[in-house]
Amino acid sequence: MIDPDSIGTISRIPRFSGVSQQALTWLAEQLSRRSYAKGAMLFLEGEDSSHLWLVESGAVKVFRSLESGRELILGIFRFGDAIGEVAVIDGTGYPASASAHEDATVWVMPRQAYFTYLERFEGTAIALIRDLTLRMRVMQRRMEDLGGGGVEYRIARVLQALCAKSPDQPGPVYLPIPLTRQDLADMVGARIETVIRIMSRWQKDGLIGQDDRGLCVRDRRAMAQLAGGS
Amino acid sequence: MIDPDSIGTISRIPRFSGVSQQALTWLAEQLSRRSYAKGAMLFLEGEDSSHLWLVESGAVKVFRSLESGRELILGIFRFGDAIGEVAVIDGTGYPASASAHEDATVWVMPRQAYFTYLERFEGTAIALIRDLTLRMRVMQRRMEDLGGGGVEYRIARVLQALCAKSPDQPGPVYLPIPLTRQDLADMVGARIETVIRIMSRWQKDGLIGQDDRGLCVRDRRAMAQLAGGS
DNA sequence: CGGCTGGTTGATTTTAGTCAAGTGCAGTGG
DNA sequence: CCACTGCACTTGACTAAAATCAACCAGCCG
Repeated sequence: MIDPDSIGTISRIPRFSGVSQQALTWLAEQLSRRSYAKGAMLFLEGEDSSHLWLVESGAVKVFRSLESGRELILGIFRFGDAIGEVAVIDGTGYPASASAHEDATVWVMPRQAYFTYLERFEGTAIALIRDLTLRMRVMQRRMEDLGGGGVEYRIARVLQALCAKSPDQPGPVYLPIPLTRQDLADMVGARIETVIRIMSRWQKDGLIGQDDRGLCVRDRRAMAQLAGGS
Repeated sequence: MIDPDSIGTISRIPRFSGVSQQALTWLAEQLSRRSYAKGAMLFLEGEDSSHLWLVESGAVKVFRSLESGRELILGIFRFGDAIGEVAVIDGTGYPASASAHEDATVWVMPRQAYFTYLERFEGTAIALIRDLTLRMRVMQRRMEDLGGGGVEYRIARVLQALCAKSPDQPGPVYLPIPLTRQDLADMVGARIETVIRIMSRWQKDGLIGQDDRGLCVRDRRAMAQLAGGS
């Protein structure tokens, strides 16, 4: 039943990096691994929040279909990120849907096992609180982006945020996630044509670039300018 | 030093309603009460997050001045709401500023006392987790509002949310908080003139009304229509 | 009486959405 | 191999929405 390598893999998930060997062994029995092909749904909004999801590889998109007809991407999650935590904790259904943005493998943890985990092992509740507060900061930032100004400003902020993890190196910074124009549009609450027009201009001006390695920001200073002072 | 009535007042704050008499007594020693006149600042973004704030009466506006020049209201908090929790927990400075939206009295709790409180008394960490998840849901909703569509849709959503607590009664529903047009504009990320034009039209169409008791929604069905299906 | 705040209106410009058409490419099945 | 499909991307013309700029009004308060 238990993949003999499970413990090793699980211990590499940041969320569980600090826990005891005993907790890891217990976790390995509770978690199961699943793989999803690009585009496959992990869960739908409103569905009963039966599981906590932890991304091991690939990328998972969490989004919400709005009454206005649009789709708003709430976040794209990668290695180590937890999904569905809020829903699992408060027991109401998932507040959004999730699908595999690229081929992805995830660990799933049943709701009850998660509660047991929080109760039984020391320090896990604190880790959860820290994680939640961190995510609230991220959400606040995104609220600011969405409410902040024009579409140009909002796209610049998103690209800025995606590049933020990379060290301040010279040369182009490639985005860690493949994003289509439609994805960007869904992230900033705009139409695809608007996004294309803005990005075409940026490309012409040498601000960004695109090749087989993906999308990149060529002029971080100018991008920061757009995201900051307009 | 301790207001003899403190314990009684504190026990009425929902956040502390379930705690033991012992914890209440301890809290009464840690908390101090402050009053702020309308417009006065409680704290500034970036300031060291030294205290947790609990609103007892009045209203406190939490907002952020964006690089784009706008001011985005992140929330307006009333009786029982906690402010600054995220900042206190993760120890980085306040991520936003707060001022008294109306004359307000608040309880302040030093950072260290808050940690002691979480450690010493049973169940408080769980209560915190529940509160955080609840607030993440609220934030997600606001993100959807901001990214969702036009200004009309966004204003409708805000009014809708403010009326949501009131029971589904016939007749006008007055907003629980006095809001100027500018406040609304800062909540939805729009200009004051745009807000005025939309609301003037609504007023003409009998959707909303305004009198000495404040702003009210007269036709909740139509408002829900705007917030839902456009 | 000023000065201040909040609300309001109109004219104009800018921005973004909408509609329609079309390109380039990768994969698929005949 | 080639037609065919689907997908991401692109462009142009046009319309609608919102921002901007500039006044102006009413009430309130010292």
